[in-house]
Amino acid sequence: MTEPTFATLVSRWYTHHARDLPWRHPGVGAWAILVSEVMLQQTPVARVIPAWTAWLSRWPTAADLAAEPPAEAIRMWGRLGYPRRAVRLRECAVAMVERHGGQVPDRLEQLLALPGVGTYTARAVAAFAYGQRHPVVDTNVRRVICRAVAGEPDAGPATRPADLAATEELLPTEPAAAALASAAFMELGAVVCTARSPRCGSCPVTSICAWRASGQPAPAGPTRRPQRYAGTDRQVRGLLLGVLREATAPVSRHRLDQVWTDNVQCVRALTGLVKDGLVEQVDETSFRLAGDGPPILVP
DNA sequence: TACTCGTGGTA
DNA sequence: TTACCAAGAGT
Repeated sequence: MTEPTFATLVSRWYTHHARDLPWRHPGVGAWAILVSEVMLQQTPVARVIPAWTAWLSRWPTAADLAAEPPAEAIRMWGRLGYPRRAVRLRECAVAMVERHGGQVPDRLEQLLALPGVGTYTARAVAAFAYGQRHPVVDTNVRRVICRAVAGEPDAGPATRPADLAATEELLPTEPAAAALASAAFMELGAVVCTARSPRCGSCPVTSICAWRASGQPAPAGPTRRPQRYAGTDRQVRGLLLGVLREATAPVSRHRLDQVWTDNVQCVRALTGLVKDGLVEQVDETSFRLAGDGPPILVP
């Protein structure tokens, strides 16, 4: 009889302590899981839950969303942040209709080819929606593995191939068990093995944690420089989009100029929104959310 | 590789 | 109050 493995301990903990999140309920389909994964990219769980519920109520299938213009997706996105994700999610739905009959593909290669689906999201969908055995590495998993297995404080940027390989070695052989373990690793990092104040007293692997054994060393050297927001193009884009989201008719350039005093920056932000497919120019002087009305006549 | 891309809760 | 930052992706 061998000692329980790392994955076994964390999985056992997960089955008793996992949060009751709606996308984890039995019978939730691949489309709903994909939507949750995209919304959860850099957005806290608490804010995603109501948005996810409303989104799927309006668009129960990918085909439902694919039939709508980007403007509707942008409005439904609300204030989750990074609204390009809404545009990409719709593009993703369109691609699934065109390539996969409106279904979410179950092959990693096909998932990765979809707009807005990267290394993490593709593996998360393959594992959580289809029960496949893939290492699913997000920032939480990287931190958990880094600490508990390597004994390191999780400093420095992610090295995807190495993180994937290190996590893969910990996964059970059985696909269903591996998918459960992946969810468990993520949950542990989100709830217990947190970045700032880890709750080691509630951790199922505290007795075999290399990081704890070595005195929980803090990250050495300068971490990534703090992200600022005030005064950036991102803030201006947010202000511009806020106006366009509320508008029921095209908005004049003059009115958009008023959201920011620096006109150069304002124009740059607006140009960026157009380039990203969030906004379109209706005529010489007015703008609207992409597809927010009748098609624009081109002379 | 390093940088951009929103938003709002928390310490 | 200011600073940090939360299930990444794309370039």
